[in-house]
Amino acid sequence: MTTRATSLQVALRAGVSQSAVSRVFSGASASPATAEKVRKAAAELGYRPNVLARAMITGKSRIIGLVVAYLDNQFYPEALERLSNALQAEGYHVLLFTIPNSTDSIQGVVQDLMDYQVDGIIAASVSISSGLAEMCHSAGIPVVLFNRGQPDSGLSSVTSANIKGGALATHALINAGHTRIAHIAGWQGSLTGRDRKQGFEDAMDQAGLVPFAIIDGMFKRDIAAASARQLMQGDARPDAIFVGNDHMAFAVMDTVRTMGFSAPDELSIIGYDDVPLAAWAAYDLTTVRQPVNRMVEATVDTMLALINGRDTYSQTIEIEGPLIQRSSSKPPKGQLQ
Amino acid sequence: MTTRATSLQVALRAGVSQSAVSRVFSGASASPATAEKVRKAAAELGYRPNVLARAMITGKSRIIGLVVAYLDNQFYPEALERLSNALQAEGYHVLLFTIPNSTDSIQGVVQDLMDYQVDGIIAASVSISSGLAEMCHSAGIPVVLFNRGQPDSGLSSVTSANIKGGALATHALINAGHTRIAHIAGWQGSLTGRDRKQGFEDAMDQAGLVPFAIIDGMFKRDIAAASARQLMQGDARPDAIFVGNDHMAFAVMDTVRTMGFSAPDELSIIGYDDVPLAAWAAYDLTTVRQPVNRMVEATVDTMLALINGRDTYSQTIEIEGPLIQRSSSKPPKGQLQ
DNA sequence: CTGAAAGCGCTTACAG
DNA sequence: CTGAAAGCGCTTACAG
Repeated sequence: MTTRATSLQVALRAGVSQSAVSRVFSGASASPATAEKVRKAAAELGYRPNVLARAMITGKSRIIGLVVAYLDNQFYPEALERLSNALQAEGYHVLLFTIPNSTDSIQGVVQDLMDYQVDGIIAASVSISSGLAEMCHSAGIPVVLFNRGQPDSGLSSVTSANIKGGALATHALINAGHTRIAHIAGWQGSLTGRDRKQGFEDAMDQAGLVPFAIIDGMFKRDIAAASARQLMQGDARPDAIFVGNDHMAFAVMDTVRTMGFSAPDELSIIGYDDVPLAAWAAYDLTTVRQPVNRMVEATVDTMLALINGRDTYSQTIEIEGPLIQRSSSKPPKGQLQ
Repeated sequence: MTTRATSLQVALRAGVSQSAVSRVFSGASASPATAEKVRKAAAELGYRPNVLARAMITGKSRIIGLVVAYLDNQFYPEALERLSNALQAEGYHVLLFTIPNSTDSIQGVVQDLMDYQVDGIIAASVSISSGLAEMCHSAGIPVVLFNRGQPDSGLSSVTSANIKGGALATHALINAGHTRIAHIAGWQGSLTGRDRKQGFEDAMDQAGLVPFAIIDGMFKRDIAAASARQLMQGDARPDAIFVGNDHMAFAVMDTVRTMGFSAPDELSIIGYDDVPLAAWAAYDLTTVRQPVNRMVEATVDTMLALINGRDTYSQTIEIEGPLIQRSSSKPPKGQLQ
């Protein structure tokens, strides 16, 4: 077990000062001749700067804390992968924290993150208490919320245009001729869940329709399944359900099929997210696309701007996505299928 | 933006030396009186030790590098979440690296990891070249391979008992009365893929059967789908397919259903992994379970033993999992369904 | 451009 | 048990 070479060893071998070695590796000015000698010696010794030492001095760890819940929802692994790749491309690294799909426990996580001197925190579908937000703010650690806004928190956020998206899905159902439309909503404790429901209600209102039912599905499979069962078991049934995200919509489809109903003949179903699974033949789910790549880009851009002090105020970015019409819901009337 | 308090500031306020503060927070001996004064001052100042500074001195960053590919395969998000939780519970943190689903590029990742002085590396289904393995070894950084063995690499690994598992699936197909059994294999460049195929061949052999066909599905959806299409389009068709993992099996089911075949009547399908999706009604896939929780436990245990110098030699751990009989394949003959 | 020196925030022998 | 001091591996003014 050989121990890592240090800048001093490189300096000795290159016949220059330790400062010179540091300058070459930190991108400061150095003459071509010095740089050459240093690089040669470094290569021979397999030298690489100790990132931790550098971080301690500069105060920049180049680590971004990524807090994520809901990893069983296919939307997040994809987002995580893209976020991680985008950050790596910018020379940042990701310290990952997974938290039980709940609301608390984020407190300790943020403490840990701060202990590691992270340059920023990205929280995916996780709420930050105002106390924590204040803590991060006063510590100068920028926070960007991904896929979950928090009004009045002073935190930047990147989401899809959830109200519009909810309306988009609902209009599609209305245009297909449905009138008894139910909504199994996303968790009403989250703005994302509330906004999509808002879009649903607006669209129904505008069409002069009354919601068949609105149930909080909590973004959970089992609750969504139970809700679907409840909706479909009586005599008075909805003829369409807009579900707050794809993850729950799959559970709804599984449930109603098991009950003997077929989509879209007896029931149209529309989800939200357009995760890869939505396109698979087993579901072929009509859904509102969340443009993950653009959301990730916006998140990383916002984070970098915050870190580099280009933006000082918080940004609330909403990105629109299209409805993807598939076979789980009837197509708009008058349109050939 | 207030700057973090340092141990010196705490010392001043507590009326003790900076060393005393350090001792209290690093768990070294200190008198109750001193400890009390220090804790009080620290609390007032919101002091927390700078982990980076500590890491630099102790040489222990308490960071584990986690390298992962294939995040679109539902097995990995789940493993990632459990791994991350288990490591967090042990006081370690996870630096995440996602790599394009390929074989190279891992080189640079390991370099980055070493720059951050990680205490260990867990690589999930990623191959480490012998050169890299040597590098990690000589740097004293333990490596544990998750869900992918590498014979003769000197690296520890935790996998399921893939040969047995492959045989288990194949026996189930044979016992159900199938004779024209094909195998869409996992990537033959990986030991996991080869072992499962080995189990398939052994079981066929033992039953005096000849494989209908063996195709390398590369662990990829599109290749698995194309393979299934090819297998099913002629007149001579298999009556059962053992697929190298669930992720590919879903693609196979989607494909054959789209072609008009129904499982298990016209074709039995068995996968490998038992990801959550396998239990969903849309697939209800018979599969060999990989006990993720036990694999994660073994991985973390192995890693900790390596870090703490308890184990010096590499371990190759294989964990057996049961066959989970569902409706995508016919049940064993003579057994009531 | 370059070297000597101070210092980042800690841990850890070393004396007392 | 406790303080003064050295040192971890770097970066960064400061002179030259």
